[in-house]
Amino acid sequence: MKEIEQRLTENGVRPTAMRILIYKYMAESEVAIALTDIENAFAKADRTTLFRTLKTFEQKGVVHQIDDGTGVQKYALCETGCNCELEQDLHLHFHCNNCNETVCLTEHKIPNINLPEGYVAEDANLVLKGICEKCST
Amino acid sequence: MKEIEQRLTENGVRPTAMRILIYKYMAESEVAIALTDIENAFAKADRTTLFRTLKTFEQKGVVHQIDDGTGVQKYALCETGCNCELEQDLHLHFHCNNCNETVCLTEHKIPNINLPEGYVAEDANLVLKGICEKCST
DNA sequence: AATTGTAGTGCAACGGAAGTGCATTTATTA
DNA sequence: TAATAAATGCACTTCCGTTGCACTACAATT
Repeated sequence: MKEIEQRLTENGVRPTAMRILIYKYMAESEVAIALTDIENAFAKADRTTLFRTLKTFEQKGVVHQIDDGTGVQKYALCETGCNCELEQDLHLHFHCNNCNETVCLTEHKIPNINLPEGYVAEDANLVLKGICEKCST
Repeated sequence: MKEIEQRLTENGVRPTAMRILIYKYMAESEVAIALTDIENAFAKADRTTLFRTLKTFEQKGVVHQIDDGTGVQKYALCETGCNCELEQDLHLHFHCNNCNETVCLTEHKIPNINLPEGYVAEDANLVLKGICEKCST
């Protein structure tokens, strides 16, 4: 619990009760989390608070946003020391067409692409879709 | 004009006036098109018609859908003979953070990724974001 | 040519998700 | 303790995708 507080403080996020709970919830989950998920998990809290908490987390580098193609924004905790902005830290994500869950494959970085003349890449998003480990066995 | 009719018929899409117009519109555009774009271009037509036209096109392999991370679904014509379902035909897309346009880089296929044990990939989506050719010069 | 059926189109309305403005509460610090 | 800033909650908006139902145009069949 103390570690969470510390982690948040380190990143310039004031560790309020709500934020600690949300962080904890995300830490315990192995998959990417949508706002709706948090909403369901914390029925008492207001959606706006949760929404803004996620935005704050994202801005401060506590979580990174994931666009898995479902049209719903999802989030996952950043690894300690990760620098999501930097290209070399861009890992890929796997979305399961069966259970509809999305996971980070932090070991797998996005390979370098040779772009045509004139194009400058700043960011990249790679999502593989298929059947995940849990569903394929 | 006749070519468009033929192309549609080949793909099992009845070439109605509306559909031909939409196809033509997309053929003349160099960038991926959102429903809203078509809506603006054909103010007289109903959104539903345009929506369903795109869905039909997609289903019949006339266009492919692009998720460029803006949260808006976009579409682009398939190349003749392309098989969007097949993995080897998956090209990547480039989204310009400046002009907000998205283009197909059909020459650039998505590289193969070695997934961890248990994961089976069926599909992939790779979007590079940055500054496009037009905006960088 | 008239009839029947199917595919396409238009209108209206719904629903999910992201986002904003403002009032209120809680925490910080002077 | 007063003054200030940050966090939370409520209400409401907007955008986009989507669906149900009625109507129309087209094609096939008798």
